[in-house]
Amino acid sequence: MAKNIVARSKDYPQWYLDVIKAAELADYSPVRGCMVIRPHGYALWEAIQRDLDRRFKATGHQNAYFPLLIPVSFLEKEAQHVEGFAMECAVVTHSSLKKGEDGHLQARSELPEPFVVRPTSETIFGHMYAQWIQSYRDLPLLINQWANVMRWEMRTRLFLRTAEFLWQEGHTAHETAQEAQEETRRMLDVYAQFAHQFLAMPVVKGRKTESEKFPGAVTTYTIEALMQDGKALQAGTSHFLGQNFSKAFDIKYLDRGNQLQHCWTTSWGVSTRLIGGLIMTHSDDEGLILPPRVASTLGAVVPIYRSDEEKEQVITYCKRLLAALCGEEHLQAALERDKNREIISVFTDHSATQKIVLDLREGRAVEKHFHWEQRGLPFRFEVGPRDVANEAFVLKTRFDNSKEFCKLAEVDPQWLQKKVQTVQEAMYQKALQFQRSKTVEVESYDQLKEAVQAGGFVRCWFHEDPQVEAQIKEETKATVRCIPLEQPGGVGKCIFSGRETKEQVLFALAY
RNA sequence: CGGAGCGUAGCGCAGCCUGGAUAGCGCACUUGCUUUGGGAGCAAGGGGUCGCCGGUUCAAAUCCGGCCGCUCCGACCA
Repeated sequence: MAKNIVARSKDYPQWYLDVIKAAELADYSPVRGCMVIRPHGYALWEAIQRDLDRRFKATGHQNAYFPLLIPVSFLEKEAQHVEGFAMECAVVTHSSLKKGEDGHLQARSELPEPFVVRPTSETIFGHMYAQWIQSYRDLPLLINQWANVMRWEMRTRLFLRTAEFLWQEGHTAHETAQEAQEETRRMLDVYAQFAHQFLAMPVVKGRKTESEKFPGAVTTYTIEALMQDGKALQAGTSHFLGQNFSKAFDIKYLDRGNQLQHCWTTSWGVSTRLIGGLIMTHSDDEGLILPPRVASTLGAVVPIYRSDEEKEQVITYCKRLLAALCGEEHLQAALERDKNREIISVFTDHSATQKIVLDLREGRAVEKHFHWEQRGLPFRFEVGPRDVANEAFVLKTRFDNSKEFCKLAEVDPQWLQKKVQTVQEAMYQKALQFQRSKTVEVESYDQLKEAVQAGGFVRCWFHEDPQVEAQIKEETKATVRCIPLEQPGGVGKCIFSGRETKEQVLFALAY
């Protein structure tokens, strides 16, 4: 049992915070609601960026960067949008500082028009798109930006809800509604595949109800994940914005028939919240567990020895193991670069995205085991005198705590990649099985109430109605997470109104 | 913003009610020795304007007033 991490069964929210702290992913900052993402946590974001960015490029998007500050007047232009975000905007009203009579610095000159710190960038993208788009030849315009945004939340939780967070936001403009809708669905698929293949996180693709959709959107699609405590997490959204923003910002083009038309636009995003989802999907009472594709540090080699003589033999052997895993070239580069360090980082590839560390710190091997375990490294290579004698080592796999006795002779980079692939897939299957086991179907409101309290996704026939949703939320705290894209077909009776409906929805308690 | 609680070393806490000596304990950290295949032991050491401002008093971590901050529960939310 980890002594610095409370058990999930005892206090799940505290467990979540303990895992983050033990793994050194993030820390509270002196600024209300804002976190510091520490190197080991930021490495997760970098990995997410790397993989997603590749997928965005592969689907024809380009990156750009827009300003952090947005004129307040921009927000006013789309009625629903301003209503949705007004309460959580941070506002910049002054420039420059002066020393006040009390000796403290204070704001000096008031701005002619205040700015908001972007809560999202539809408005400023809209403003620029109106200038860039003249003709159907300029379409589609497919731009993404990696940025920070700020939403002045009442209550915050590390990664899941912070006042400032990192995300990407794609903003696209199209000739036709159909093209824009296809784009919206395409990016939803990109997110779902990314969650599956990279984060090993199963998600349900679906559409948001009217009351849950993005302010200003015609349709909002979502990927919903299920956390170990049975609560749902919205892990990514993709919005079909119709012509709402193109009309608000005058994004017009001349079509092929020389007629002036408003564009059809989309936006889509995922945030550092994914890291929270990653933690709550895979980790256990011993701490963080990372899927191998996400882990910047794939594994740690921990030498075990008693005497100085053993130490020298074991460490020499560890280096042979590292050469086999990562290649002699990478080992030599690491030994040279880190020669004055206690931890040697050997990259497994030329782009230096993943590494295996050799832990040469003084101290007991068992403490090193816990150290790397809590940080979620997928693999640990234990090498002691017995292993040196046998030309072998012990491979510990983090996610299932399995122990395998391996021979040095069988190890090469392909062997490692195969381990990565196997574990990655096994972690997805485990999470998928969990999600399925926690998804139930109910046929009455009473059953819904009971099922929702037990945790998990609750599937049922439902006739969409904002008032009913509000009442159910009031009575059960559960919300419609989504109307899944996969439907059984046919019709059923709404569990609340008894009306005939074609749609099933997923209810759940949510983060 | 409503309800509750808490601010004492990096973290977790005791001390406060009933004012008084050098402010204490555990973890963590530093050094040395012994240990080392699942959270070791001994020894020495470093680290505090007791959240801030004011008041009462010979004397305040302790009593009184005000302010600030944080956490939890609600409303809001990627």
